[in-house]
Amino acid sequence: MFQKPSIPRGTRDFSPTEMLRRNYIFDVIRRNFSLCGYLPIETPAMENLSTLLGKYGEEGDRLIFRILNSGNFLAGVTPGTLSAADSSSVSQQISEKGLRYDLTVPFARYVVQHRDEITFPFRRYQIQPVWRADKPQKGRYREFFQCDVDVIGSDSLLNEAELVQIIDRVFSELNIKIIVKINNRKILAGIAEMAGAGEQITDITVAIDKLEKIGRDGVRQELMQRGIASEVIARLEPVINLSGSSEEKLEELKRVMAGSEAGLKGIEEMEELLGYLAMQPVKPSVELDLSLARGLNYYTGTIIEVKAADLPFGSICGGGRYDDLTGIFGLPGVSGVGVSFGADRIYDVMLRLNLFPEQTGSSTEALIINFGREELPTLMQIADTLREAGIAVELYPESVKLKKQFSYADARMIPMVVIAGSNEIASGQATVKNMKTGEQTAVILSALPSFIREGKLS
RNA sequence: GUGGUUGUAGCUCAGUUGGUUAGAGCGCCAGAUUGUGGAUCUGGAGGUCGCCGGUUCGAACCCGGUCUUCCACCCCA
Repeated sequence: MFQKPSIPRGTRDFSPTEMLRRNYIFDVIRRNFSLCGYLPIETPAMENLSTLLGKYGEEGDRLIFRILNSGNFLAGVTPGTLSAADSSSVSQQISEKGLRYDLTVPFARYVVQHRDEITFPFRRYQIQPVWRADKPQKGRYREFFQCDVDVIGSDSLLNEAELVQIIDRVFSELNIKIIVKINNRKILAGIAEMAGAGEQITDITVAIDKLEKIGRDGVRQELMQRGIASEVIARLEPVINLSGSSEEKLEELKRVMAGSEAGLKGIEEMEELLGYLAMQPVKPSVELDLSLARGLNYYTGTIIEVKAADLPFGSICGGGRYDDLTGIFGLPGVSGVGVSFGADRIYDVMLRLNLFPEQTGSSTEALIINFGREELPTLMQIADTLREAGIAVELYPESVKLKKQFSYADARMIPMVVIAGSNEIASGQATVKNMKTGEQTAVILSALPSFIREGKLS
């Protein structure tokens, strides 16, 4: 007896139907990326821990999968730490590699390492899996794909505007209604500064990021728990709770933040970005949301988050500007901005909303019935001709009874069946059956490719 | 990482206070129909009751552990 095989928690197999649908998502995303001139790269699944650690905050470090050193990984462990059961020191000594946690940090590493080959501003996209040792839930996996687009080496806010445009195009092509929220870390810094707690910006942003989820009172409690003085909270609240259009919020903010250099800079950037967005022929609707903070602590300017309008599902796309991510790897002064599409969540949203086009269920366009040895040369000839014409066909591999071959076509959702037995072959024809309508037509062999192609369209 | 939750046929789920051979629907296979799928009818196959251990004369059912699912916190795509 074998034990039933299984896969690690939070990982998944993708079967053909799922893959065809996933590829449909990837194709839309990839096409829109390259439409704006972004170039593809890939980086290794594993990175040195020195590259990964310290970039995502304390929580992020905990969620990085670590890879045990090869060979006798205990050889270098000092006996003291082992007997003290000090897991953090031991792990430093037995593991020096980890699975990548996102695509942005490996990209920054890549840019630094390849700076000689790169022409700036560098626009790249990257579609690869990432791994997080999180506890899985619905829409939250331990292995999932991110689709990143970034521009590095350009301060222009035109890049932000273009990314919003890409977001808009991708999701409208996928038929997902979205809410795009933007904010700016400099504005958040300004708010913290004006409230008299510039040092505690991280605690403040993490707390106000939860506004939508836990409400005003919840945020107040969260701030107190994080040790923010009550007079600071009192000054924060009116700002966080600003309402009205993005423009109105910005006007109000200007007044409040007259004394904060960072804050004013943030407002200026936001106004510039909104101005660019208004210039776009197709105007994406974005909303300035002062409660949007985002956890990753390398963001320094614009931050963007996208949610599905029809489903509460967490964010399906997010990103922002990072002014000095490459600085950590020894290349300071290079600013970048990018967003990441969460393919797996997009898939889940589309599945729930029933948004996948029907044809993503199958890829074969025609099945050729196998009649046996006599007819085989002709059937193989037909298959070859159709494939030359760019039509995806299968020749059933065994000459079993027709019922079985037709059921196969039915189960596989193959739209056309080519029937060429001795009768048809004798007259230089084949019978083509449309599986949807049940209609059968006799077609001269030479006309077969065009007939099937037309049938595909109808 | 903390707390909770779920697990019975390929799928969706029944399963009485622990009591003999664990059921249904759908799907699958075969036949009715030896050149025709989706409808109908007939028959059939398919289950270590997630896994390991314990309690018991006896466990799908009770207890412990473990894995998995989902939920909340945390965080995030």
